[in-house]
Amino acid sequence: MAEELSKVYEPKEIERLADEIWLKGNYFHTEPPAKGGRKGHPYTIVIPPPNVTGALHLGHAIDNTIQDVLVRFKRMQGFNTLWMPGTDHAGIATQSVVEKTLKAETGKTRHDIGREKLVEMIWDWKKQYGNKILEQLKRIGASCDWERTRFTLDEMCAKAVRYTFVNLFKKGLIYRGKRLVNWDSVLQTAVADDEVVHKTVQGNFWYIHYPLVDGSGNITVATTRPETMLGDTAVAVNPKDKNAKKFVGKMVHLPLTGRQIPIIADDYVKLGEGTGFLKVTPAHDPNDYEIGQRHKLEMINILTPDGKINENGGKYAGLDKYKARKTIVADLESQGLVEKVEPREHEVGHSDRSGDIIEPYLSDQWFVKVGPLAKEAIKAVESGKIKFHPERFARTYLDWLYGIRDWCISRQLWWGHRIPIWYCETCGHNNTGIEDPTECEKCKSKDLQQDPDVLDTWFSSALWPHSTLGWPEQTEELKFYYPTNTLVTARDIITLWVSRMVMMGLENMGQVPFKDVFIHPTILDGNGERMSKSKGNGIDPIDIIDTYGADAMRFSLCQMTTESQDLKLPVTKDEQGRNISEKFDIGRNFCNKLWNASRFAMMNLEGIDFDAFDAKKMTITDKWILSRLTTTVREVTEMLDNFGVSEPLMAIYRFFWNDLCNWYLEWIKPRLRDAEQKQTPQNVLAFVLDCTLRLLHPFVPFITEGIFQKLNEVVPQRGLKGLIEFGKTDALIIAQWPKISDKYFEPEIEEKIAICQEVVRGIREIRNKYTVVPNKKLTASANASAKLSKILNDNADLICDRGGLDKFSASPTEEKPQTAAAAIVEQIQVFVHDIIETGAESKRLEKQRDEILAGVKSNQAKLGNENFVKRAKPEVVEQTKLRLAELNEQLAAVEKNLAELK
RNA sequence: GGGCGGUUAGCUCAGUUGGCUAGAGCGCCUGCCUUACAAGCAGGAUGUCGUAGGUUCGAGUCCUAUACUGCCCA
Repeated sequence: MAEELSKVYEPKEIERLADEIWLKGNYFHTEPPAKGGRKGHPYTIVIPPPNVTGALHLGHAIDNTIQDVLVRFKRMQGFNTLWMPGTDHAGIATQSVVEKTLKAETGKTRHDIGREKLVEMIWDWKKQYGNKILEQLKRIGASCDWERTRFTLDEMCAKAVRYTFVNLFKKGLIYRGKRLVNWDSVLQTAVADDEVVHKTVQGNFWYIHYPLVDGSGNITVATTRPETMLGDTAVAVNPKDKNAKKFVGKMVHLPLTGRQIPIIADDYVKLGEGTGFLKVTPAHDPNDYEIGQRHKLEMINILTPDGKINENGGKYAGLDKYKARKTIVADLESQGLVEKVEPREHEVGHSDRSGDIIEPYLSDQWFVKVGPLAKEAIKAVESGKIKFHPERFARTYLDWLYGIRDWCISRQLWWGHRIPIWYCETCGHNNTGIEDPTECEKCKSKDLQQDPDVLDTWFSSALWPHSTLGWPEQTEELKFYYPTNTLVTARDIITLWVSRMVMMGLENMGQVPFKDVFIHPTILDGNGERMSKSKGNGIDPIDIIDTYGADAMRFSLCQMTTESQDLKLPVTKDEQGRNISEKFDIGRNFCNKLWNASRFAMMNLEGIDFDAFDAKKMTITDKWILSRLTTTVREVTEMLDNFGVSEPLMAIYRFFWNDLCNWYLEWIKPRLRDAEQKQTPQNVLAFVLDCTLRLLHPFVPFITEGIFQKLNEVVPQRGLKGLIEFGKTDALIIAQWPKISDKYFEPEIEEKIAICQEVVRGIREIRNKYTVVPNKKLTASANASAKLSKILNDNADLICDRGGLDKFSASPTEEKPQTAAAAIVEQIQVFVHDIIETGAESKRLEKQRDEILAGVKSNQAKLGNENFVKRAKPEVVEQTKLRLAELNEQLAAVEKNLAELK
């Protein structure tokens, strides 16, 4: 059996084996009880659908690893667990990828080939590349129910979108209006506020004279966008501005246009900024738009959809906006109307998609009136129906919803859910319906024209938690798995997606879409910058998996997932020039250790007999490891229930590495070699390893499944007969989550072992200081109280074993032999015989004396402070006194030993 | 401009309601290829807890200000 396990952990082979077992058992798939699925409570997670065009990066890796940890944990706990996978059609992103390819390959634009052809091309593209990301998810071990994989544009989701639109429209919550939108003139579509990134750019501030109509002179406006003057319909001043307010009511000539516009008073103009005169262009600036609304100003649109000056720009018509700026400034200068030009940094909105400057643009768009929806969504979080973890992110969510504006949902794209509105060419009525209308519901005309636009992608992803389960049909899945339990995502998605899912879930289902929102850290590179393709600092998780193994990657990511911090991963290049990071060493090292500990176990479990186990034969070390395991199981379960990721993993790490490998495995080695004794440690070892694998499985599923399978071959029945049994299971993925009664937690045994370990550490320190070769046996003795001496003598074999001793004994009257080195460990003096070297020994002891002295002084200072004794909690004062007494005792021991050296 | 974070060992991070000499992993130093594991074992060194005030018997932890840094929103 043992030789089947290789000496070094080889992830590739184990990953293949585990995959095969999971696939064969179809363990990721689940059905609601009404369709024959497992009874019990549901546990549901819907995947944040990755963009079909995107490549998986470490951000996905951490997001999905955390989801998989939760899903596997709950599955083992016996929940009917569904993890719903899928992808998002990502309107603009996908369409622009295909458009770019089209342009590069044929030089054609979408308008050259037409709507139908383009959409067909995008579907082909999606079929070819859209599954790539799902394949990548499988490699990191995501235990999604792949049979249910959804796509935001598939039939099921489309139906949900249609129902939602029609319902909202009939309720009056969807309307069409002429509004300023963020216009991307490259992609020629409106984009949502959150698709606009603000960047600080270096520009100019032009001071331009507008001559007063009455001939009394000029006023001066300052602007970063001089070309927009063509659309000015007023100049505003602050009503409190002493110098400027006298101009209110006068008219000015708008240069280059021949138009005259009024000077008006509005609070929006800030006092003491610029010239005090603000040019107002309602059709091209959001603030000016507001002013225009207040003063009922004319709105003059001066741009074409592709970013050129339109017919309202007179002789400038046809120039693109950059060319227009140059020409206009030149013309103004030639008329002597430019006072000065100052360089100025200012914020400019750029399209997240095309990178082009966003133009505020007046156009017909569809909006969702979000007020009523937002109100419910706010209530859901404020009432505690939905909880954020960490809690502070609830504020991000609430602040955004409190300040929410109507949501522009139309996009001038061809890839997406087409807006289900048909305009009647005869009477102008807007028709909609679940079925495509064939005639106008008002005038019965058959001359209908569907709106060419599509819906914002977020409109369909907002429905994701219920649309994927079949809504609006009342499917068994919807009834059982909705509301889902946990949503796992990064904090930049809170406003974009989380808030919208809550609004739509409440609207369509009357219930929140999920109960807990888990916000995880964002992965940054070593310089604290976000990873991105364009910066070239991104790490492909597949490269990490190839280098370290999937489990190692998962372990490392989980280990780093703490509450407060983003993850900084210093990036290095491997020989092949790929981006990797040595931060994954910890995971690889851990997997290797787990592998070898298991290998050791298998090599020593020969002849194990479940029925031969006799609880009465358990030694102190058996009981100790069981006690430590009990605590670990309890802690890990609690921490996972409270959305801890790093904490539970590190708790297992410490148990496994420090307790099990460093101490227990070493202590049982002699017993395993003894046929008389071996059954007890064999059964305990097999059981503890089994439990450790169970605890680790959510984090490192492949390697634990692989080892579990071997263990099933070597030791089909594991457990402590008559005490604890979990029954036999074919696969770890569906094995029962361990549960151990608190009666196996034995603090007094843990205390005894801790004392022995301290003594061993003291001995080892001396061995190291005197560079005693490892295999040389020494003799040691100890002076300790009667109570401590008993503990030490009872466990002398354990101390000898780990301390490399042939003999050890303790008593209250033990004297230090002349030739012994002394270690003062708590209230125990340990004497290691026959290795003394006076000089080194004095140095050692003096150093320890200084350390103890520092402690004595600090505690004395506290107790010397009257206020401390008077005001601190009594138990704290008591503790301090106790500590001081202990330290004084240690000090005396050290000094005694020092004195004897002289 | 508003909001939310971060600043603790060379690096990446923990540090519960204020209370033993502030911890972990990696890296570093010393000694070991000891029949599970050198991706390992045993031991060791390393901190003005960003800065300045304040509250308190006591502050990495609470309050105020400030610097630097990241993100979100306008």
